[in-house]
Amino acid sequence: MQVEPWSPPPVLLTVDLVILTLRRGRMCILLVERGEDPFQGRLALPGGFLNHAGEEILDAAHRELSEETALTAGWVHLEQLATYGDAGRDPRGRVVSVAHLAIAPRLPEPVAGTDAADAAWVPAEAVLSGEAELAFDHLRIVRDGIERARTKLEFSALATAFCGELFTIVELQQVYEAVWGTELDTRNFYRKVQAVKGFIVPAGSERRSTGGRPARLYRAGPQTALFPPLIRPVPPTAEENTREEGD
Amino acid sequence: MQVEPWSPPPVLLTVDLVILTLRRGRMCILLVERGEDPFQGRLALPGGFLNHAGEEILDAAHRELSEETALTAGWVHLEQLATYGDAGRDPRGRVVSVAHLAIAPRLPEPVAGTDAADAAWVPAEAVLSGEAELAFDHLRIVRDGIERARTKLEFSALATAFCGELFTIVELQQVYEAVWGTELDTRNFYRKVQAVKGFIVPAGSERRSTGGRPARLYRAGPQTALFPPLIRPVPPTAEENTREEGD
DNA sequence: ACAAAAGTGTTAATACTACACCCATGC
DNA sequence: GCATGGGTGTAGTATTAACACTTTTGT
Repeated sequence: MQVEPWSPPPVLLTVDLVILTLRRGRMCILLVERGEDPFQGRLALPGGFLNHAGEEILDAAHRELSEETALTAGWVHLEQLATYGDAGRDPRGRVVSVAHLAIAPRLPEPVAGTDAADAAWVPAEAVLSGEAELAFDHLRIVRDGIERARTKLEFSALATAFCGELFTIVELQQVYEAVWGTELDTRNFYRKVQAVKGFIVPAGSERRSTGGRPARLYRAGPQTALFPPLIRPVPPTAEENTREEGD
Repeated sequence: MQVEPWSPPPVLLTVDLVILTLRRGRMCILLVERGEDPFQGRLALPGGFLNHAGEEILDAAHRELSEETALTAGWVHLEQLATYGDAGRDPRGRVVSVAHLAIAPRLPEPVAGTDAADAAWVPAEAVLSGEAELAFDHLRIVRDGIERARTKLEFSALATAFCGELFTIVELQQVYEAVWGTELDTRNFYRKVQAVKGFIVPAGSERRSTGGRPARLYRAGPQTALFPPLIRPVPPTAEENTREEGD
């Protein structure tokens, strides 16, 4: 049927970043205010087009990450999340975005005056609840990214990416509590993480705090897969609650 | 720095498919023999370019799936896997592929004479071990796809996608055994899957086999997330074995 | 009756939760 | 000493794995 030479339709490729960090015990996400159309003035994920035809996708993600956060690469976790290419998602034409998930230890206030007109850490909760209206299909990407982070905390050592090089077990617990939005028992958490071989390794020294026994310091271990996993507690559902009464 | 109007570099977008099914108790993957350069004659994943600039990515994946398998869509699971865009992966230029994972009940022999010069079900094990040399970076995509399938079997109801509309519990178990490459205890598996509410629901009737007690038939239930999950057994490592002797 | 496949009961080991309790430091 | 936060012990409970056992069919 296709006789004359046919060439496939080209598309424009962007990378978008869901950058998560912890600030004052809450999980926050970096959003920028768009300086130009479309969606001028709206909040959006950091990101942009490939620089040149030969640029690797992962390199482009790293580039956007350092442009936005002035981050010394190496201490940041970066992985591909998913690809979003709905035909109508960008009014400029067929733009396909490869979204990435980045996790970093507490970062400085965003650097205004660079590429992004304005950048800010926004509590993840506020974004998920719809308080902030995002450009494009970025709300969906944020939802997928946060869900990915929550799940990976259960089965991988991703939580250490939220901490600096050295951290205490309680600090690690606060990561889990902030990302999951739950409270955990300090004592049980303490033993669970130590039961997973290679998750965290003692760093020898201790950290003094505002009074109280000093905490031992740890650093991330070689293990990336957690076994046994740290299962996220499920808030009891209404059905389960009514069960006991009914019987 | 960028004064004159700049336009982002366009790329070509393809979809590739990792199609898995069960044949004679083994997990197999559909591969086609490439009829043209590059990699003419090599085995590759089914896939192709977008048809036109407005075609949705998921639609393109569905189109390639039905071209290759003559599948009555609806009884097949299809999800996005990941995006592969290394600059050097395709000698024709900058080609970015959005890979998808498809799971289907036992399919008929592949239909030759259509788009693909030749298509065949190849045991997944043979591909993973490197017996078959694949074109492009398709081996990596296959590895990622199979790993995704193995993991999703633990936490989602994906296994039912390998079965027809009606199936017995033992048939479901054979899916797990084939995909994971392990053996499971029939009796414990029986109760585990029934303990997950909404995973499988009784279909009422029974199936007669070649002698022995008839098995009850089930169909896939509404639940997509499995709780509690069916954890994949880990073959004991050498370290764990030497531990007992050494101490 | 016997073989084969489906389905049930039981038990020992394991893992998890909740909480009492002890330890080390600053003030 | 005592408040504060770090770390340990333990008992009751839920899950799990292993396997003996019963049920229902075809031949």
